[in-house]
Amino acid sequence: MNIGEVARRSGLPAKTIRYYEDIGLVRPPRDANDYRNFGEEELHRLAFLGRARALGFSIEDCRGLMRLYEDRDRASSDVKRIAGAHLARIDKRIAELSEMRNTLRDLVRCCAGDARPDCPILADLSGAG
Amino acid sequence: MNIGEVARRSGLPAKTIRYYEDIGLVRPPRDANDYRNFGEEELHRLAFLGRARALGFSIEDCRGLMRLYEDRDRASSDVKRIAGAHLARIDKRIAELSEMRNTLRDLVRCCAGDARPDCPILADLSGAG
DNA sequence: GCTTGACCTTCCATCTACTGGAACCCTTAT
DNA sequence: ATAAGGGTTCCAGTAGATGGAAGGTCAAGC
Repeated sequence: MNIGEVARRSGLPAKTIRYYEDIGLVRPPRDANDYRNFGEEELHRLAFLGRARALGFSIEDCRGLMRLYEDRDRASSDVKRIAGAHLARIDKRIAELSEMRNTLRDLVRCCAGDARPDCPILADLSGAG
Repeated sequence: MNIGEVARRSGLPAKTIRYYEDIGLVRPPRDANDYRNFGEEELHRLAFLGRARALGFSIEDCRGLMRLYEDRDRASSDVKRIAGAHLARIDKRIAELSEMRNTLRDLVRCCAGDARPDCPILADLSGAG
């Protein structure tokens, strides 16, 4: 299977697949013409990576998850630890963004948005209050 | 005022202040010894930038907001447009993260987290279901 | 006058996770 | 023969800093 077909079937751009090979997440063999030749197993790994990335896992997390996935002697606690830490980071990030949103929403709501220069948004940023 | 004091008073790391000068957000004059010499106005600009960044505005947004801040003939609609677009991006990002969180939370909740290899998190990532 | 330590300077590398593009090779159809 | 549509490598760039090396400056203390 050439990279184009793998890209179609995995949903990942060919560029990204090459990048994943570059950083050692997949190791497709090569044909005589230097083309990458993916099997079903590599395709499956890439799909796994795509889903993990879609859940926001970092590349290093993905590497760890993949290693665990392929380790028949894994402990589910190791998987859960990675996912739990990621969940905590997401919660933290959502909290940060929510606070930004609340502040911003109030400021935007108070701004007349007309041709006059007076603006509570700029007033807030300039340190008033 | 040297960069150290400005860093303390603005809350921004000296490195960041140098970076902001590098990309043209501030232009402190120099003393004979090449040290940056910040006045109250530069300090104020940096504090403005710090608050805008804390609200998640991009550097380019900050540049625009700063320009508007210093333009006495600005229209508040221009400010509101930048802030509104940013607010929409934040809302979108929160929605994305919330969806990740919901999925992850369910998966983590279902994972035994013990010494056994069976794991719904890996099962999901591998495409089961 | 000399050293010590806390400043300051520039410049280069690194981080995340790709993405774009140039220059070039391979295959197949016409 | 050539053109289209694959594939290849390699280099640069994105955002927003941050770390560190190598070296200049300044004030205090001996």
